[in-house]
Amino acid sequence: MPELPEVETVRSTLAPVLRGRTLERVAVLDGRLTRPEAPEAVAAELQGELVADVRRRGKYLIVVFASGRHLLVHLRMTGSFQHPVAEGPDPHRRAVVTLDDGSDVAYRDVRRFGTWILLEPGELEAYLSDRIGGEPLERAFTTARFARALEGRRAPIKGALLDQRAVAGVGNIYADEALWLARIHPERPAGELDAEEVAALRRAIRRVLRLGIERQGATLRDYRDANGRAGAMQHEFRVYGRGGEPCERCGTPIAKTRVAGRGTWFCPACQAPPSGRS
DNA sequence: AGTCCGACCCGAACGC
DNA sequence: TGCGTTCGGGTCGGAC
Repeated sequence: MPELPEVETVRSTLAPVLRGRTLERVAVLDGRLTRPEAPEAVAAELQGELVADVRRRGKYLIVVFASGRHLLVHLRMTGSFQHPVAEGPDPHRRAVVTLDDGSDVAYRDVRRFGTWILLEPGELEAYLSDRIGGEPLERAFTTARFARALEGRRAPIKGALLDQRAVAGVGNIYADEALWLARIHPERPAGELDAEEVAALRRAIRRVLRLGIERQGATLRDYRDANGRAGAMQHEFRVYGRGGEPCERCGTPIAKTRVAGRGTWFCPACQAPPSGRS
């Protein structure tokens, strides 16, 4: 499931392929990808664009064109890029881009949740700031800023992490890992964390995301970088998917529950539950 | 305004 | 073996 480290790994493998190249031909094979825009219309607009850079904000990939336009790609659950393109038919191929060096880049997405949105010059900042909060690995993501984003919120801290407003790029897996590292129970009301806990959570988020990037992301099933390589972060999970196994800190079996509608793993001993509850 | 929940998809895992 | 059912995951939009 691409979260920040996976998207960053895709970015770092896709950027050298695209940077400085012109999109000679674009075929969008799935109408859902560009909804509500017509796939042929977006494909036609992309043709001829020169790629200046490939960036990332939260879980969004941003193809920056020299024209000032941006192609915003969200991989959602199963989106991926492929370069070089695998031989043979692929029922999950949703778009193919031919570059001016003659090579093709394919976009595939089994579950078809992913989206491509073409933004005109000047539209990017507003689009992103309406949807996502601070970039957790940047200096500007301070404890004070994080605390302000959580202030007054009664939703469980895990839910606050999953909605991208407080901090961008954390999904189900890294949320569980960060909360375990910070010793915070996933159901604690977000606004009730004290300053020390917010600081610990910020550090934990940054630590698990950095490790995820170092390991080139986590491959549970589908995830691959743009060159087709799997990540290794799945070997570093302390709680995610490990129900019943002993906690590495205290030996208590890892518990599984459901928080904010998502499967949630935590240590019931070293992540203390909200006060007044058992 | 904040929070919750269903919709969007489809392959895998499971139950019978 | 084969069928049907359930699950999961990020984000959006509508309901509360």
